[in-house]
Amino acid sequence: MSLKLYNTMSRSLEEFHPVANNHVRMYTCGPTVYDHAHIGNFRAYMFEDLLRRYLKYCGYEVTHVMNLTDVDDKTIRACIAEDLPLKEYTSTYIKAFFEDLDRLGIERAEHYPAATDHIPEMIELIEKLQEKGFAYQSEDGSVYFSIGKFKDYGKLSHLDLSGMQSGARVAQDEYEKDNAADFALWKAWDEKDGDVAWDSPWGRGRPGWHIECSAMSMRYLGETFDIHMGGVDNMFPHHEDEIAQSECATGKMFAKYWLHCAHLIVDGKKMSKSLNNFYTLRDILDKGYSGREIRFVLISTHYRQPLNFTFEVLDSARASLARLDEFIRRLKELASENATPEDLPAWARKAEDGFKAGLDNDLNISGAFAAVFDMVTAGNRAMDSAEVTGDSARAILTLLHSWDSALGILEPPPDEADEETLRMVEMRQQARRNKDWGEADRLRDELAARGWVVKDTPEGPKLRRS
RNA sequence: GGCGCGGUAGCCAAGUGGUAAGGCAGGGGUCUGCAAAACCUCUAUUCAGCGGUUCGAAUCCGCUCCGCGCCUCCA
Repeated sequence: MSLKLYNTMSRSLEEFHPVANNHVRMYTCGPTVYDHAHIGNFRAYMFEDLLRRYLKYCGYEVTHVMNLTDVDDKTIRACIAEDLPLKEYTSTYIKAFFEDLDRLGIERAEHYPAATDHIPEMIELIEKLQEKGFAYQSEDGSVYFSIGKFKDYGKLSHLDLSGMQSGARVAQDEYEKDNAADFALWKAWDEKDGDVAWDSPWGRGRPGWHIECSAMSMRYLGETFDIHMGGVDNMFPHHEDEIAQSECATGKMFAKYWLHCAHLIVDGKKMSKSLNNFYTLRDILDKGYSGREIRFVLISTHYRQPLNFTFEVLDSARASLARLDEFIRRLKELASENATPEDLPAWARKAEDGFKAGLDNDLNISGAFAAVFDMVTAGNRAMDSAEVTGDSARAILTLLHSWDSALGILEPPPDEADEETLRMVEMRQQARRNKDWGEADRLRDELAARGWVVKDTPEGPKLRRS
């Protein structure tokens, strides 16, 4: 069994083999830090996190780079409107971005390079392209990449560019380009840029959008790396342009595998502020859902399928997680200190195979979750008939823990009760011993109002967060 | 117009030629003082529609309908 991934470049499923033996280098396009990221953005980061975690689960060493786009039209416009220096303006949203990642249990990448910290690398790369004749400077000082010089242009997105004309969507100030599809490597300063500008061989200005990813991926991952990811919308022109710049500059293949995730939609429609269905992570947390519940929803649809986000689905995620939590708590109450993999019951071994087979198949998360839930059912059944030993329970918990290194979702939240709550449980037990069912039920309702469910079991009452 | 993705039970979602995984919700039952949890059981003769290929199709082909995306800086 080995990992297969769908490579956008070949439009087919390919066996995954890193360029260097056991070391995977991956680059993912990160946020433009002009505002809070929305849940659609996090769908992409979540899929990247799943792959990152699964690669580690499979035993690979991973070096992951995610860029922070902290200079572009939007960040400049916003910082001028707020009358703040660019860095100061974007730092607020960079901080918020990392807080959001933490809430969702998204692992940190090894590097988060910001574009504005790598201007020299970008200038160097542009100079190289100019020396090799792939770039030209227009009269206003901007530098463009000439796509006509790169015969492979379009190989990723498979777009036929012959029909692409300078049209309504092409800004007026871009009339200086040789070809409508040529894109900016360096943008000459414009008064709309305020004081956001850097010196360069072509005069004051700022980098184009695409060049940062080429320059920074080369800086941290080398000229050729393994996996490049992003949302489908990045395929063209962004990734196509990265390929053009990078491969023309180095003469080498830029990235071996290209993975793109489909969009998230809300209630079957594209998320948009005008439809009032636009959500940041914070919006949903404010409605009382946990990061873990949101993670479950974002992770549980295969990344190449559009994900339809609804609150109904969030509620069902909550219920699914409760089932998992109950199973794990049951095992914990039973488990011994130590166990070996030999202690795994046959049904758990079967689940282990199903889990791996699912994720090996282009991160088929549904298959992996089916294995998880099949094991929950088999395990509950076995525990009901007292067929699970302490060692088996420990071995299953160890297995779940290793799965969770890939899923980031299985560990239940702690539910330590305060003294007052415990005192009420004891009072209720006393009432039950006296067969005072009215008082017992009253106390149960009171506990429920405080967010606790009491379960009467043969081993005594147990408390669960509701 | 070009390119691409998708339409599977009330909701979500696997399955890409061999006779419909899994989760949630719902009905019935076991257990329980009653519950909760758990377990058992039921819930798509059918996979948007219509044709075709095949011994056999949700899966392949064609057409139609519907949703979503990209086609110059939006994950």
